[in-house]
Amino acid sequence: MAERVRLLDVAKAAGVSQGTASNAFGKPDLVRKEVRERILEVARELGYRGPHVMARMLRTGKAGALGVVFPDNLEYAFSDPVAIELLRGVGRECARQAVNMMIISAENPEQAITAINNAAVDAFLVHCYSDDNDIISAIQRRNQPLVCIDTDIAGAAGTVVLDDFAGAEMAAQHLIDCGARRFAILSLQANKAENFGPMNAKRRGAVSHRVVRERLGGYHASLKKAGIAIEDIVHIECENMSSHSAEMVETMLRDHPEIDGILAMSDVIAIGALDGARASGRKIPDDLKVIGFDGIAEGERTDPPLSSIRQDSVEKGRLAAEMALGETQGDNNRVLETSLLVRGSTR
Amino acid sequence: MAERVRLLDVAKAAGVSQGTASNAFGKPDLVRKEVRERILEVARELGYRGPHVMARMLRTGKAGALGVVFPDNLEYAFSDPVAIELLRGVGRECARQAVNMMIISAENPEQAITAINNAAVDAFLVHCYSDDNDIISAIQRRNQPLVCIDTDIAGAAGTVVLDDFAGAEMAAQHLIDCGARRFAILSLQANKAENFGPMNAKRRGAVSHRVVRERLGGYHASLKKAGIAIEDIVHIECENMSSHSAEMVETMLRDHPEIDGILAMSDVIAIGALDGARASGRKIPDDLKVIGFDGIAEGERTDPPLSSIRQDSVEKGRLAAEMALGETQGDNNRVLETSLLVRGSTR
DNA sequence: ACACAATAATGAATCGATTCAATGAATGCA
DNA sequence: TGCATTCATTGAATCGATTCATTATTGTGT
Repeated sequence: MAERVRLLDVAKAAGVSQGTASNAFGKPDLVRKEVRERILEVARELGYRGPHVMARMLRTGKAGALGVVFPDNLEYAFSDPVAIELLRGVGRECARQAVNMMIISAENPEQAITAINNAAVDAFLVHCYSDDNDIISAIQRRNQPLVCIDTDIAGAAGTVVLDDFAGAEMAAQHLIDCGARRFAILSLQANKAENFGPMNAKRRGAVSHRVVRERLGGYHASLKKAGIAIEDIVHIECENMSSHSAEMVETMLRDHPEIDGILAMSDVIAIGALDGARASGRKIPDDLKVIGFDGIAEGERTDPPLSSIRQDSVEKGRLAAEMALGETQGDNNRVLETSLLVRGSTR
Repeated sequence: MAERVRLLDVAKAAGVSQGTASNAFGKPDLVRKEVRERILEVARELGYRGPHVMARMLRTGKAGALGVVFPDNLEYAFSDPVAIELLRGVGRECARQAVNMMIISAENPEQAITAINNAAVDAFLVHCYSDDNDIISAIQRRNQPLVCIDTDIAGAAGTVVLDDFAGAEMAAQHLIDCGARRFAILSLQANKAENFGPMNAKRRGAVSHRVVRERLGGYHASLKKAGIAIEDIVHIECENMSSHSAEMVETMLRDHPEIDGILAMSDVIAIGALDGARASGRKIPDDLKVIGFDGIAEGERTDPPLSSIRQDSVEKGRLAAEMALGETQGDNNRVLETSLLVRGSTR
C-alpha cells in the first residue's frame, strides 16, 4: 500500500508553506487565487485525498457529529415507531446544521459506556425513561452538551419532555365523556426490572420511569375527578409490543369482563389491545372504548382506527438536536404539548 | 473554563512516563497493578477524563465507526419501513462488533459530499438504487472499505443485493396461478428524474435503478411465459408512498377497468393500491388480486392482509455491515433470496 | 554465583493537520 | 518620497494521545 500523501508533501511540491497549503483547502479566500489553484493542482497530481479528518478534529476540537444514545434498549431505536420519528427529527436538524449523526451502539450497558467514550462527537442526545443510570453519568463525565429526551435528569442538562400528565388527563377525560366507567390502564414498563403483568398499589407507587409516572398521574387525576376510585381501576404493565399487549388484554378481559374503557400508554400497546379485545369478542367502540398515546401513523389503519393522544415526536427530536448543537444556555427545559385525536375506537 | 488535563499531566503527577500512563489506560496488563492503580488514582484526583478520543484516533488511525449513507433520499432512511429494517440490521452488527454507527446526514448532494469528507469512520455502507452518482465517487475517493446495498457499483466495492429478478418472477407467477390475466405493474421510481405516472416503452427501456430493472424483468419473464404480451400490461411509476399510489390506482382503474392483477414493487405502494382499489369499489381478492414486495410487518394489518415477496432486510443490513467492517476481501458480492408470502390479498 | 529470560518502565518520535505572531510585498494617500 | 494600511505568506508551535526501541529490574535454572 502506497504511503499516504500528507499536506506537507503537497506544500513542498507546490513550493509553499504548509500553512498556505492548509488555507488553500480550509480558507480559500486567504490565499491568492493563482497560488491556490496551483496547490490544488499539485494535490491532485500527487493523489492527495484532502485534509485528514482525524488530524483536523484533533486540532480544531470539533467532531462535526451529534451522538445519539438509547440507553434503556438499544434495539428499540429502530423498532418503535415513536423512536423512529424521533430519529427522523434529529436527522432533519443534523442535516440542516451539516452535522452527522452518530448512533451509539451497544449490546449491553457496559459496552455502551465504552462506546460513549470512544465516540467523536460534539454533543449528546439521550432518550431514556429512568434517570438513575450509569450511562448518563458516563456521558456527563465527558463534559459536553447533553440534552435528555423524555426524562429530567438531575444536573445541568437540557431536557425536552412532553406534558405527559396533561395528555393522559385528556385521554381519560375523553373516555369518560364517551361513557366508559370501568377502566383498565395498560402501562408501559415502569422500572428497570421487567416485571410485566398486573400492578398492585405498591408497584404503582414505585415507578421510576418519568413518562409512566406522569401518564399514570394524569389518568388518575381525571378518573378521580369523575368519581372513580383508583382501587377499582385495573392496572397492567405491558411490554411495548402489540403481540404482548394483545395477550395481556385477552387474559385481562377474562378476569375483568366488566371493563369498558382501556387507557393504553402507547399506540403500540393500544393496537395490541384492539386485537386482544376483538379476539375476546368485544365490539369496539360499542362494548369497549380504547385510546392510545402517541398518535402514530399506524393508528389510522387499525380496525377500528385508533383514537390517541397525539405528540409531535419528529419535532421533539428536532428540537432536542437543535438544543444540543446550539449554544443556547438559557431556557433549556422545554415541554411540548399534546392534542386529542378522536378516531373510530372511541366513537 | 479550566484547562484540559492531559495524559502528560497525569503522568507527571504520578511520577511515571507518559508511555506508562498511556498503558495504564489502554493496555492495563502491561503495567504493574500497583503502579496502574496509582495512575488511575492520580487521574481521578486531577479530574482527567480519560484518553482524548480524537488524539487517539489520529494516532491509531481507527475511528470505531461505520458510516451509513443514503444518497438517493436522505429523509427516506427514517421513513421507509424497509430502510428502517436495514438500519436495524446494521445497528445489530455494529453493536456486536462494538462499533458506532454514523449516519451521514445532508439536505442536498453537495452537502452530502462534505459530510462524507468530514466523517471519521472506518468504512462505508451505501444504500442506493442508481450507480451514476457523485456521492459514490466521493466515498470511493476516501479509499476505505465500501459496501453497496441494493445496487452494483462498478469498482472494487462489495455488494449485497437481493435476487430481485427471481422474487418478481415468483410474484407474477403467483398472480397468474391465482387466475389473474390483465396486469398492472406499479413500479418504484426508475430514474433520478422524478417522473411519475404511466410508463411508455421508451421509459421502460431506460431504467437506471437496478432494483426496478430487475423486478421489471422478473415480472415480464413470468408474464411472457404465461402468454401475456408486454404491450398489454399497464405500467405506472409511483412514488414510494401509500397515499400517492392510492391516487394512481384510482385513476388507473378508471382508465383500465379490466385490470385484475396488480404487481407492486413495494409493500408501501401495494398498501396504497389496496386503498385505491377499495375506493374504486373493487373487492379484493375477488375482483382484483394484489401482491407487494418486501414483506413488511404492516402488511399483516391491511384489509385484506397483503401478499408479498418477503425479503430479510434486517439480515441484508447486518450482512452488509459485517462485510464493510470485516477484512474479507473474497466473496464480496452477496445475493440474498426471497420467498413468497401468501395472504388475503391473493387468496 | 552467573547467565538468560521475562517483565516494567522510559522517552522520543509520530500521527496530520490548523493556527497565529511575525515578516514581506504591494497599495493608497498626502 | 515617505508613512500607514492592507494583503499574502511563512514557519514553528500545538492539539493529545500511542508506539516502539531501549534500558532497568526482577526472577529462574543450573
